[in-house]
Amino acid sequence: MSNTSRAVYDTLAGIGRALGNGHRLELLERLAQTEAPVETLAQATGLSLANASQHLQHLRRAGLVTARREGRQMYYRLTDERIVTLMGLMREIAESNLAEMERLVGQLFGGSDADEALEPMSREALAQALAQREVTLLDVRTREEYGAGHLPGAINIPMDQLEQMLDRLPRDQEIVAYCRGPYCVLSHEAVRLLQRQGFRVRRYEEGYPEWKAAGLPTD
Amino acid sequence: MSNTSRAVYDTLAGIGRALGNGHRLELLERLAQTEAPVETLAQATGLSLANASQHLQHLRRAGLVTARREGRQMYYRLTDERIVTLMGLMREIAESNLAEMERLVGQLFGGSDADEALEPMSREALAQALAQREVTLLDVRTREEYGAGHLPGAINIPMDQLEQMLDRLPRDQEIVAYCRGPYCVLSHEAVRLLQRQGFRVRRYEEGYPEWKAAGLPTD
DNA sequence: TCAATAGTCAAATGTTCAATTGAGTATTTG
DNA sequence: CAAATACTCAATTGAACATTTGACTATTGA
Repeated sequence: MSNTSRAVYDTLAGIGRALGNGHRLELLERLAQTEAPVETLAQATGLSLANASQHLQHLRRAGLVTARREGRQMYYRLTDERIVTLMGLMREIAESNLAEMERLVGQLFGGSDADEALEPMSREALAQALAQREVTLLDVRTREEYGAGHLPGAINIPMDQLEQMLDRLPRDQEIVAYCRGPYCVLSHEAVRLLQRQGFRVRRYEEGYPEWKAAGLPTD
Repeated sequence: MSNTSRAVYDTLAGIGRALGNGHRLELLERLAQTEAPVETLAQATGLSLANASQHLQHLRRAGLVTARREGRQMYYRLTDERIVTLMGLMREIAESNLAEMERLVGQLFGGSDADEALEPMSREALAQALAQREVTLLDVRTREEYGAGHLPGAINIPMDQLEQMLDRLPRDQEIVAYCRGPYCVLSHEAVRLLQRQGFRVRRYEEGYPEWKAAGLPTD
């Protein structure tokens, strides 16, 4: 092994280290929705401001995010769409090879009843159903996240308002709910709520960032 | 953020940490060629036996490799083909976003002269050229690596014997050389040597593990 | 059964990392 | 220009990592 190739692996390992912390993964997932200033990110992840700032700079040194000043705020954003794909692959590998992961995901989503009965929808199936206008898409993220980009034609009803706005949803067509990504629980909650109310509803198994990273159209 | 979802991110981060060390990345790359016992891996990477063993166990805890005893040797192997894809993605992201990476890769391969003149061949282009029998494939890895799997129809001439065995290569067809992966220098050296000798020769830009991980046929 | 081989484990060392605290900086607003 | 906002930076503390060394364990072969 030459000295240079050692240096190549070390540089590459820098990316690994950046991905080697749960808080940083959360920050990346949040950034996959849309760029955001430090304070917003700190709140979203429950980190102190200084700590969030330092994690973000760690990510910046690894080349995964960039920062841009706007007034007195620093907006951070992912440098590369492929980072979403990268995290998705890590997830797939973890889910198929770590028993621990299976247990946790079960615990996160298993919560209750029949919502397992209906298979979640894959990206491909959803793309096809959308093309044929067979389903109504429901985005249960916040208004801001929706505003920054969403699947084509999706209706936005943030999860905490869903119960009050059931009249905006069709009863004669299947509804597909989605949120931030595979570990976001909002769409699970939405499905449970809507099923109780008698709607025909399923989940899209990923989320907005994965859809976008796959190169599919967004609004 | 729920407690469980925090635990999910931490578990995922375990994979990141495992990828967060240059020596471990080297071990993974070596394992992408074929399974191997600890001592072989230690030699290939220049690590002490104990140190290699500990890195391997780190990888095992992260679910990236598994071990199997055979006599007095422990054979380690990748648990999942997708790990090759994961490392490939890290590489792509690093190359497009880190100036440092560009510099190092240039230094690793730029070495000399005209070998840049000919574009390396992409996986797709190579697959097509093979299907049409337009090229002769040359595998310059060791006999063992070749024996554990290689691209369909490839001739094996380890790099250190290439100069003595030029008569086994055709002068009337383009040759495509490949080795262990994108950072392996053997195929670069092969191309340089063969070009000096008047052969028509190019590189396949990745290597055996990437070809295999992409689901393409191997021998 | 004894020696040799191939690896793992435990302890010890120096290094890097994560989080907190408090001070410092850039930008806007009154 | 002064105060407020939104960060960033430096210093500190305890935890986790990487490496070496030497002891320990499992398997084989004489």
